[in-house]
Amino acid sequence: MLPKHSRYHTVDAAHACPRFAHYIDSGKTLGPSWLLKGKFPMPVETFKPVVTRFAPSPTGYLHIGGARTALFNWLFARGRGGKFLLRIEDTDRARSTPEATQAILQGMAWLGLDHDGDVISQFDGAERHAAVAHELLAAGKAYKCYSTQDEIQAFRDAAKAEGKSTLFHSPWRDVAAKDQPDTPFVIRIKAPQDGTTIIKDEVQGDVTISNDQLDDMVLLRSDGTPVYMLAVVVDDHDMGVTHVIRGDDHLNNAARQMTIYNAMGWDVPVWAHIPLIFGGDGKKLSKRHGATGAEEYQVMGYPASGMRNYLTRLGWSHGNDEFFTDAQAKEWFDLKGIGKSPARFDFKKLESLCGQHIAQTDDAALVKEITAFLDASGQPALSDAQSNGILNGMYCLKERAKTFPDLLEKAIFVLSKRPIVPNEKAAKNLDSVSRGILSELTPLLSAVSWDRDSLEAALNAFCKAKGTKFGKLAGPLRAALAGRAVTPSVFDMMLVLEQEESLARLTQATVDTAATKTTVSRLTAL
RNA sequence: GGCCCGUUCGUCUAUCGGUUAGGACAUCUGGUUUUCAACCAGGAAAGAGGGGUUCAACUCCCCUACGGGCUGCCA
Repeated sequence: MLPKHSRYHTVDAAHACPRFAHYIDSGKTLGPSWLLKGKFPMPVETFKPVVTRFAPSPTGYLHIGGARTALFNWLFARGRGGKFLLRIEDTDRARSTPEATQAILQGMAWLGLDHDGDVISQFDGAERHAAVAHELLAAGKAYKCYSTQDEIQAFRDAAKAEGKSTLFHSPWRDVAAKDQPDTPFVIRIKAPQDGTTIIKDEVQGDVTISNDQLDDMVLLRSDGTPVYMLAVVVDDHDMGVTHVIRGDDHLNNAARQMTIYNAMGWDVPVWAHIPLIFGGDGKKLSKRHGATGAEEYQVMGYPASGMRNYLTRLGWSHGNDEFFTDAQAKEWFDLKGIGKSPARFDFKKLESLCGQHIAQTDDAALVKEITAFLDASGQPALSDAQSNGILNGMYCLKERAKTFPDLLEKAIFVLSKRPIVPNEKAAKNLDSVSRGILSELTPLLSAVSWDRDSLEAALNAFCKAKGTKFGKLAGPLRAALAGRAVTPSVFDMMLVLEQEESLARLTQATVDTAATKTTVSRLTAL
């Protein structure tokens, strides 16, 4: 039995448009790693590199669903030594904007989805697309249709009224050239009228469409411009795309597109139509579910690695593996593991995964990511001192944060300078009794050797002498050191802050009446 | 209307005819603890409904319900 990868068709340089020539690999053969290890007695030469693409239309930001589609294509290509191409489907001139293209590029850059070669503008290929339409026309596989849009609309209305199929059947399909009028026309393909078309889909299985469901779709508009359905096929072919991984809203379109592939005698790519992402209520993900744009997640401070992990796992599985690295994702990702039903977006799980990724990311890399996050979300940058401080304290910060804002909140103790102004909750821990206790503790700490064991010993001894539990002391210490009630461990804070700064903060908390005054006034106001 | 696709715990999913239907997130309980978190232990929680096929069905087939998609000179 042959592994199914043997179906990967070859990149035919002869058919390729010059504009994509640089994509064509010169006979270099690659295969999945398991294959190269000789698990199967197949000659490696029969395998050609995988080529995938992401083809968004630039009509808005990068939708999170689109980002996942891009991710799947990226993972599939990268895991197999293949290429991942990016093509902007901008044939709809009215709706396409350069800003949207920028937003898409930016989103992909954030997610780390690097593509091979230049960004292709589909519109730039209009001449080539039109040439294919005329080739089909010359070959008698397409025809000029002179029906006006009004006529077509009337046809559809009538069909609908009779409860019949609204598929338009042009009266011009078989009209001889001499009988054709001198009026505007579109070029339509001659779709097969009987039999069936089978879409061999790696996700959906074999989907059989009766050919009488296929209409003679328009290839070239009356103004001579190509239509999307033609442009995708020509571009995918010219770019040597071997695997088309896209949303399942295109599943039916695949049958239509196959008529073009067949008419041109081109190899049909491997199809993989993936289910769309839904919101928590099971409806199509939209604005009312919260963020739908990739960059919104960046601004909210989710790490890209966690985002990739979550999006990969959403609708795809590899046994019971939930948390994985990029390297593992590339190695494990396959089309067979993609589910057939739409998945709902779950922020809780996203956060959980992001927390795990933050925890296992290298400290210095995290500081870089945080810097980028601050920039992307329009917040002031970290000073050198802050950046160093956060790096020093990272070991006790990254274990407990799910997002960057979360981490930054926990890092307040190291980001702030004296005087430490406690927030409301922390202020409650700095009443006069607590300040009295702190003022007794501070001199003791100035004599202690500044390491974890000595600190723990000193504080425990102090509590014992005072007859209180450590818990009672922790609140005031947090308030004094960080001005917060929620912080990392007090020992970690003291170690990161070092002795001098720690003692200064404790001293300030015991003597600073300004802070106390605001506290008192707040409390009495309640 | 026609055609196509989907339906396992609240959510993401495992299962590829024989399992006490497993894991993760969330949730609940207990433990530990220095608050939150983290961590440990445990609990509750699922095959849309109905027919078949089979010794045996979550798994294969059909019907229904519900959800989604396509049906453009949009992509």
